[in-house]
Amino acid sequence: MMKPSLPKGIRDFLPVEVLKRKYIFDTIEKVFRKYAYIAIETPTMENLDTLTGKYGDEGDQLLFKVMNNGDFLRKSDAEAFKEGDSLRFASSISKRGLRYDLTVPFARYVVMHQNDISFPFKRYQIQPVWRADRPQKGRYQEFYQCDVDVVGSESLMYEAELVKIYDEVFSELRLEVEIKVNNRKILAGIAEVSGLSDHFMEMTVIIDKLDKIGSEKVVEQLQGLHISEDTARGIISLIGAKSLDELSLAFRDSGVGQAGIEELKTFHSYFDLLECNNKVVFDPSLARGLSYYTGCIFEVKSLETEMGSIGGGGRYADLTSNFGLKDMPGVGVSFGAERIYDVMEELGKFPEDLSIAPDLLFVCFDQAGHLKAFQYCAELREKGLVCDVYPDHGKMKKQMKYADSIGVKYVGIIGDEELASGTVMLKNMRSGEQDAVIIEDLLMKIRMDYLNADSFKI
RNA sequence: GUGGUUGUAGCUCAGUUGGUUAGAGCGCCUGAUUGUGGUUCAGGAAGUCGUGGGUUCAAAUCCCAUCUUCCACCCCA
Repeated sequence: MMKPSLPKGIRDFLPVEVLKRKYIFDTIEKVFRKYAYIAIETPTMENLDTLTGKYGDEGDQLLFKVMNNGDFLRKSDAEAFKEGDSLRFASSISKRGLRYDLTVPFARYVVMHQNDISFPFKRYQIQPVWRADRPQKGRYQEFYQCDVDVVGSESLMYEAELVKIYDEVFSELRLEVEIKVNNRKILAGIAEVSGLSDHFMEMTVIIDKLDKIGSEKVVEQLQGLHISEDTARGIISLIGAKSLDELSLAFRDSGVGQAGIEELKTFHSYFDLLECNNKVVFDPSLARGLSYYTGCIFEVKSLETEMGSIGGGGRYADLTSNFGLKDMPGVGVSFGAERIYDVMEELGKFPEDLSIAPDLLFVCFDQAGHLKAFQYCAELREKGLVCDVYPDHGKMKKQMKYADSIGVKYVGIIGDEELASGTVMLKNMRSGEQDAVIIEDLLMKIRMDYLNADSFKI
């Protein structure tokens, strides 16, 4: 016998966990649909060349590759094998991979189906993705992403709409968050006025760590890009700006910086018309690693717990040009469902009445009772009651113990007396009380109990 | 990918400087109770000590490798 196990970083889910996860997904999906986004799905596997080169070298390392079928060794790159070049050899025996995120497959989808969809195209997608990352807190090799994007429009109306969607979902989940907003053009402006335009990516990676490693370390690392300490400190003060006005003076010689300010002002002209429950703050230090963002960027942090970001997104000017379609701007955000789950679990924010237990379980003593229970159960199911029949008659203790362990709210006992009188001995498993109820009244009796007592909430 | 950490019964964990037959609690099964669960009592089943090597008269215990867990870094949701 083999010991059962799972590959690292991936998980099973118990019924109660599935229920909680569904609660999160359903909440998110409901809001997506309300804002007129529609669902699409893309396959688990993509061609490897669709995925490679889109996430940087690090991303390529983290792609799960699927080995070719058939006599793949014959066609493999023997030279790469001899040289011990894993990456090159792998690509010679693997032409497919598991999707790494939902955005790149979406870009591929938009290009392939451009004649079948109308723009602006508002889509959402809730599906698992896979990364061969080393697992740790809030980080798994298989996890769900919940993406909403709109492609085919440059309107900053959508930025406002997406921030509102964040606010609405997290309000619904009763999580207090801070939604950070910035614009890549602000960062480009900072790079420009600091003489770092050629090291833009490196600069953003460093300043993104500001709240993690502190300003001194950031200054130190920025100087590694061959700028003076004064310039580095200048960058710190720019990304510490609290308002757009503070930046506009600094950006008087930076066209891109000014464009960033304009975009954020336009964003606000829409966004300020909306009611929001959560804090939405301008944070010039927000960078986001993904290189395809070109305009506004967003990140959501939980205010109640120490968790990394639980959502992020932004605008990209030309996501689809990789696949041969120009001038297709888009903007989108993603919800980190796994981390949201962990945060909600930690804070005890799941609703108390999420229940996986049936309303009623029939138990009985002999075959005649069992058949009657089976019949009653079918009738009650027709009327919408979630009920079940214990599969074996006989040992009452065993049946009751099962009823208790699944948390069922009522047990219906059927024995000789009940058969003779057309009743069911209805036992309330919370209170322990029981009464003989004629079968016609059973459903009503249960419904009345439900209305009168909230004792059924777990 | 780098560094650290963890693994003993279904679960949570004890297990002394290496030394008889590896323990506990919970859970599970049986009975006290042949029409009643969640309480109590009595009894019982259950472990190749992650896996593979090595050292030793002797290894859960020491050494090496490997897998896994969790954590930090890199990066990210």
